[in-house]
Amino acid sequence: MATIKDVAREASVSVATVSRVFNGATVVREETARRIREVAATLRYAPHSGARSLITNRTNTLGVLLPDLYGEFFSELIHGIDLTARKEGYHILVSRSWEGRSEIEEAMRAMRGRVDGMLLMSPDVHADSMLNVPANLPVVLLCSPSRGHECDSVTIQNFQGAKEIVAHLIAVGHTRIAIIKGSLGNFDAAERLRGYRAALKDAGIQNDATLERQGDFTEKGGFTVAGELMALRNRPTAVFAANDSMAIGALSAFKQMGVRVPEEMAIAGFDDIPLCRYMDPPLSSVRVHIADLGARAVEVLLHGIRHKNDHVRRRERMSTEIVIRRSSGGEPAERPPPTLNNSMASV
Amino acid sequence: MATIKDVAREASVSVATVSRVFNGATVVREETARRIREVAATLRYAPHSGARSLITNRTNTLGVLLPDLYGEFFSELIHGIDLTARKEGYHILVSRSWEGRSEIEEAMRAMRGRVDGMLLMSPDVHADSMLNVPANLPVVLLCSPSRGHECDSVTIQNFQGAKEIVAHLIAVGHTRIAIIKGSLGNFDAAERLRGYRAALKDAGIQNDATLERQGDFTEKGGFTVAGELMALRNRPTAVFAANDSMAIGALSAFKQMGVRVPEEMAIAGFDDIPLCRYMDPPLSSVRVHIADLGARAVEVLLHGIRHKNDHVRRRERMSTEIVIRRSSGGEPAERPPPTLNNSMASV
DNA sequence: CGCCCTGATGTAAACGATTACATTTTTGCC
DNA sequence: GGCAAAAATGTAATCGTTTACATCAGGGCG
Repeated sequence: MATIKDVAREASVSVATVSRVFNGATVVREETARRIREVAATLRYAPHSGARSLITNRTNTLGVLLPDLYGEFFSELIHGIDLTARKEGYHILVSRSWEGRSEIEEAMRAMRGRVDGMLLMSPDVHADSMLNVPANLPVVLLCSPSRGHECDSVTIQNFQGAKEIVAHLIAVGHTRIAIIKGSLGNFDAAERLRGYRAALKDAGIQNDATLERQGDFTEKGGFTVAGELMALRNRPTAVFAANDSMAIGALSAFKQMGVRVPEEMAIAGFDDIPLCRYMDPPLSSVRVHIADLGARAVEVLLHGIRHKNDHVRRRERMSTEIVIRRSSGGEPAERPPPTLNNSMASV
Repeated sequence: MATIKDVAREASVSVATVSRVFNGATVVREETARRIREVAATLRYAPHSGARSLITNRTNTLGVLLPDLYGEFFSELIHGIDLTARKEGYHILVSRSWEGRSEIEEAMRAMRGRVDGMLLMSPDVHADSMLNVPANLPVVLLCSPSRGHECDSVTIQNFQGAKEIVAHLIAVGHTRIAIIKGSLGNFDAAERLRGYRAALKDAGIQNDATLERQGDFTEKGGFTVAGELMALRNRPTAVFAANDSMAIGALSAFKQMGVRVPEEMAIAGFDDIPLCRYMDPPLSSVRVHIADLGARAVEVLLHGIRHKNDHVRRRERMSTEIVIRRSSGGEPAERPPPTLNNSMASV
């Protein structure tokens, strides 16, 4: 593969001149520049980004470390991240770290020298310290518990969103409202539970521990818990699932058991994934602007990168909004619009 | 940020020894190694991957260049790619190239020196030559037209899948079958059209040009075309949409126009995205093992990387299978299973 | 004791670029 | 034409590693 030296030799100039052509190139004579460009083209030369970033100390790449890559949430998140990063001239290096702090640390070390900063999402509370990551590397935490003020972070308004949707269920007349909780140890899950409790408390409704059921953010989990709820002597009349997958699972279960939704059982979820509006009945949920979340995280990170010295720690919280559809017995709002999934453009 | 030299100095050894500890480390005395590791830990040293790959000429990273990142298809594709890459010790550098050959070339040049090979998906036929990419960089084309035998490629059996699903429509009694075509110039779209025509021909059905309608792979497009079809004097009784998004759009339109599906109009799509089984009626489609597609592409690419010299060009085609649900008037098969979306584990 | 061998460690040259600084060429002006 | 300033180009150090090769310290042995 051709290097800058090859180009220099062929064009009878020094490497410095070639380098200048491929960068600012203001001081190079037009004729020389043209000749160099021609030679570069015939040699199929492309600058070696690795070598370049070694000396410039900039990679123009952001590391993105997520707990998973699959599903609507991450799809949209990555989309938002990429859009913003690209607009600012950055590439993204995506990786997935399964469980555990050591995994994360290892992944972060592997990123050393490849990225200018990192976006890190590790929603499990116990992955709490990142002592051994290379110092001095800007990091933004996504949807993660706030660990003091070591890092910037961007999260969503879990508490507020959950509280509002539960308040809605109360407003349409329910008092026995169950919750299907998210995974144990998950930050978002804990916050949504807090929101649920706060809404009940605000309405003066007594907390009933038997209505707080452990879920795991999966559809299957929601399905199972729905069964448990129907087995209770004193059944709830509404259920709030900490995410849409579980709400969908619960809906399947209720249908299968012949429980009419929302007449006998109201349901609401969280995230407002596209599927919600296609369910029968369409699912009430809490809308999260996931792509914006990613975009905002990139912005914060870039600020950290560009102003390393005088960058004050940020802790942002993306707003949510509740979306009422038939499953909660609210007004039968929007119909599935003819256009929706506007960028599934290929295949 | 600490470098290998800092560690060497602090541990009173040479950089070579430190380097050895972080690599094979067989010939280093145990006591020395331990001391070096301690120093490295306190200094929070992590090897600079960029510098390392400059000299080793290996980055352990695969470039992934896709036309988009949003939607189920890409989500699953990236998932499959990441899974396999990671298993083999590779990271992935994801990027998105909008339209146009120059965009792609620019993106590929930017990858020079950052990746050991590239996965490239550019389903638009006209992006046909990649003359100016850095020579010698292994590339695998995904779902792209075969350009001679310059590159390895992995595609899906568009032709076969489309042919089978249309044959199914014929088998259940339809003879006037419309197609909503995919985007103009798109490789997958062209292949699916070929499959549609082949199925008709095999059944001895006369090709009717008014039943071949141009779509664009979007839900909205499907919605529009469905309206056009109903406006025909001689309406079809079934419609094959070249992807599920369009099928869903068409379904919405038919419902809105009061056309009963499948009694008055049968529908089938392509891709079998998860939404299909949730539609009312559930949508027949052609199942594509997208994650496997990504996985296989990585395998082919890694082979190309590891056996640069004696690597023969490969051209693989992932199989598809038709999935019959109610929308096509076939047997009312599977119900939405309680578990489905098994890895939407977080949020 | 001197020799060779072995195993541990050090030295220094790459890798492919950027860039401060030095040097050469061109240009403008008298 | 000659000279200074400006413009163009070259030289060489540098970024943080790896690794071939050199060196060095001991140990075994004749």
